[in-house]
Amino acid sequence: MYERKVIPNLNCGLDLIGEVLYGKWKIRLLWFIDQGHKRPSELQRKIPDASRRVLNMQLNELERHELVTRKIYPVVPPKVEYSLTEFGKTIIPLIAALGQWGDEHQDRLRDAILKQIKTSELDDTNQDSAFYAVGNAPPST
Amino acid sequence: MYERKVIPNLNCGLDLIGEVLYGKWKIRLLWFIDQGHKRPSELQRKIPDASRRVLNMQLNELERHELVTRKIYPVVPPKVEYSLTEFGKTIIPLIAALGQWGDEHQDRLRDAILKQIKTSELDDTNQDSAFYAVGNAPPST
DNA sequence: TCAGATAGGGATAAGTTTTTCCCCTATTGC
DNA sequence: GCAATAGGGGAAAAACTTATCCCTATCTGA
Repeated sequence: MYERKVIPNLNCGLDLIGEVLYGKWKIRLLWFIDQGHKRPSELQRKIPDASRRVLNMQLNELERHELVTRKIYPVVPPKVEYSLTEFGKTIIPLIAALGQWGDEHQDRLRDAILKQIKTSELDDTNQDSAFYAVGNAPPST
Repeated sequence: MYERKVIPNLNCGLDLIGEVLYGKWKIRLLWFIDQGHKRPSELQRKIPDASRRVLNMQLNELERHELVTRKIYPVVPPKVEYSLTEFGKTIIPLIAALGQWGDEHQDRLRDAILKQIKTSELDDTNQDSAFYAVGNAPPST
């Protein structure tokens, strides 16, 4: 397994929530589990762009962070169900709010994101580098 | 500059907000800019763990995503000020809510995160792998 | 007998982000 | 002439995340 070489800061609330939500698919996992899609195979069908492997890894992390629990049924073929913990449930309204903000501004966001992806430094028409071109008032340091 | 090889999904609001907030320091940048720390050097002092380079890169992205604007004063030494756009301001309440959630649960979160970092598979006392050990009831597929 | 469903992990490769180091601008002060 | 200041970017390395491939195991159904 990969071992971190840089220990994260855990000073403020933003650091902390950043740690537990960081990961390409975690928010979606929480969301779908909350919607009642509990079994790993269901989640994998819901999030087909993610590899099976990574979903497992991120589910493990969510479990270690106590946002979800994993229940193993001793049957065969195996059956496993994830559920949100009470703690995990408290984060759902935040995710909902994020999703809603994104939905409300989706046209604008999509535009800006696509524009940014495409024009990764193709254009030269802006003269950012005219710092010293005009005046010479002292900076208000 | 690095060029993406995998184009991101932009289907739902969560995808979109994920794109614009993804980046180790972006949320903090937005937060501090909102608090009135506008100049790059101020921001760098506020976020000493980030390299200067990365803050610039992420500020650029925030600008391209229209969450902040950059005002250049043609003086010397250079003076630059970032401000939130009206659009950028609408995301602040969300960030505040995230930070608050993190603060409210900080002890629990810190515990869980540190535990997870330290016990990256050191312990062998759990028997996860007893899938087929017990019964044989059919799975409720 | 062999594919498929179910759940998961190890090893390695590929992709992406962040850090580090060094360079540039132009002026002021020593 | 040299350092400090303020803002910024290129190149390469390091750190980190995600994808790919292949393996475990048992039972069902074709």
